[in-house]
Amino acid sequence: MSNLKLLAQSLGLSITTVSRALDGYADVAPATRERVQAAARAMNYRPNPAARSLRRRKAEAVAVTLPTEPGRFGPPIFLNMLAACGQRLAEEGLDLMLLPTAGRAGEMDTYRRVLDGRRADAVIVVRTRLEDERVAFLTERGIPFVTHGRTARPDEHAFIDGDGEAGFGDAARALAALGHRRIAHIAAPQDLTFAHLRRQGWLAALADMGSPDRLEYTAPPTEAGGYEAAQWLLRQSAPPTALLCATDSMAIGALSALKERGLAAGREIAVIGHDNLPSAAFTDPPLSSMEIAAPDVGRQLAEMLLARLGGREARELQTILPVRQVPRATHGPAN
Amino acid sequence: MSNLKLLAQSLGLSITTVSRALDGYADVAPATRERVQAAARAMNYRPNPAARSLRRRKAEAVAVTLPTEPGRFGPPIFLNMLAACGQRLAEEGLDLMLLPTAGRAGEMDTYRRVLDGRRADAVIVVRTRLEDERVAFLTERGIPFVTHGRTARPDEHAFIDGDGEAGFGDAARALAALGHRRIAHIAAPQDLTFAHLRRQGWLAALADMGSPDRLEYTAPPTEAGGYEAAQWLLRQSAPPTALLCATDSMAIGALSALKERGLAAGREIAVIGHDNLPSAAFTDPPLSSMEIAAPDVGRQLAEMLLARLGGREARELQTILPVRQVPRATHGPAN
DNA sequence: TTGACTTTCCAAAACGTTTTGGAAATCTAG
DNA sequence: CTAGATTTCCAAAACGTTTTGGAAAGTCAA
Repeated sequence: MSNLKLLAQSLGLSITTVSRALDGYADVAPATRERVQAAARAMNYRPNPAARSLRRRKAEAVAVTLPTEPGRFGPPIFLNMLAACGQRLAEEGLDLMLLPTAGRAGEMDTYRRVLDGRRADAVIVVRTRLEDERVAFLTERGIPFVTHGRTARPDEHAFIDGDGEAGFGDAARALAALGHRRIAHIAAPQDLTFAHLRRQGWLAALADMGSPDRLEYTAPPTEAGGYEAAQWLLRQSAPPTALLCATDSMAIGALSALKERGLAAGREIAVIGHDNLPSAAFTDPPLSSMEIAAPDVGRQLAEMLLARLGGREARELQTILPVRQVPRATHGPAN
Repeated sequence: MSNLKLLAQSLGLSITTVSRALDGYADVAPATRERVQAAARAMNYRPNPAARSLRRRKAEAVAVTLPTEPGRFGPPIFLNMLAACGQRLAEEGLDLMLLPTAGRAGEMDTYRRVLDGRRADAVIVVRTRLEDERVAFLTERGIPFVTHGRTARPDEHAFIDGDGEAGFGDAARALAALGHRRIAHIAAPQDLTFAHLRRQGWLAALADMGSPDRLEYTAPPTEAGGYEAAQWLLRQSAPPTALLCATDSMAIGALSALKERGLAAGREIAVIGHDNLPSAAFTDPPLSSMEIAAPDVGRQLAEMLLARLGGREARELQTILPVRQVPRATHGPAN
């Protein structure tokens, strides 16, 4: 509604001075500054973001693309994280742009469209893959970005991630300590970094215990995927006594398969997931899980992105958060 | 990178003509238009969105605020819907801005900030309440918007909604037909329109069957809420034989409470939810639910918003989608 | 052949900021 | 009292579009 010109006129000052007063430059007298600020408040002045970003050559926005696989999207946790992140960014006057894309090809198109058109100053990469062309693209262009999850060469970019490798190692060793010898892994597709690392943790623990059979099955990270995986594993000639699942969603599917076979999770076979979904506490029996031991991953992500925008080096911005076990009733001593 | 001036120079044309050629005006010769378009493609030209929206006095963006209640956010379905919506909007060159807010007060602040600053041309309102100050604010300002869910005065604005009232009426009557007489409702907070309507549907069915006791309990729309509600209902002197739950999340919590009491869902007590979450098919027993009988609510929402931006009247843009029952194993004949 | 239309193009003025490069006015030191 | 330094302000030039209000050339009818 009101702009700098109007404000300046009503104050008998130049546009320049009003602009600089509001931006807190030193070359405007304290008295004038206060006068200007009061007037701005009174007239409910807000700088026009289009004009500002045209002149400043900045979009004042951060983009995140959502690869929208038909039917299903990530855990509710995920939206939560974005919300926390966006809230912190808003405090700095940055908007969070959601860019849904259809499939991977569409995702790169969106990147080009958004970055060629300078619609965003920085990017958040989610569902990071081991070999991620998005990371390559952004690095090449020199656009500040932070990934949620690592890549195969994590030292080259800023990221925040949970230590899924340690988490799965701990869980597998805990199962071994309870007497389990046939600990199977229900894996998510291995191009996704989180899935790869969780499997690595499981493998490391198997190696520690003298590497018995490596029972595993890879499926989509959904309840249906977990169900299918559990069915397959239980059909084997020497079925596992424990199922270490890449995600809680998969674990929930696995529980359903166990029930169908008349196996009592917790007593006859162990199940452990990851994410500690709200519903994990309400499965039957309540699902043993693990989770990132930090309350505000989204906020930390925002903080890192801001640091990156402020010129901090990517190598200084690499956070691996510890994973904490959340034991419930789906695992116990082996029979 | 490249702008109109550069393009014009390389073509030996004026900026005006290039601009008009790209926008498809009639006053540029077909031959020139093609020449311009080819050059634009070759130079990978993209109009600077800041400059464009400064001049056009439009933001070319749609905002959606996410009231982020600590800890928990809506069902995964929700992100899916936003993704589908954003995808359609992107086809029209509109960005989808996610504005997370802390609590209701913060939400109105965000509205003012975004709309005073002309950061968005239109708004999507989610988690709509019966008396919704956001709707009042937007109406007063004359900003185009579509709500996801109705308000108490739905004829005054554009909305898209499922017919939860019919869905819950149908479900309750189906339960009655199976011999159930004590059909309880696990309600979500009644200021949320969807919760109110679902309860109304249940009430109407009760009235049809001669209105026996009205057993109900209101709780937050989470697993924990459903758990708490089921516990309370089962403690009553004449406990229900069926639980009609406002959401699947609540139903999952309720299932957990039943299990704890040794009640077999489906055989000894019926449970029905709403949303048909991916995990609903994998509870034990698989959860009877219902869902909106349309594949692409998000896309339809986008379409309505576009129509509204195109000048269509709000009263012509009011969609109520049918709700389809998804019977599974948590309900059956009353004993 | 001429006047009126059409077609095709363009110069210049916005849009609302930020920033550059001074210019007055005031102060300070000698 | 004066030269220089400091403080406080401002005019004007960007930023990259869109749009207005023609102008020049070409076409058509009489």
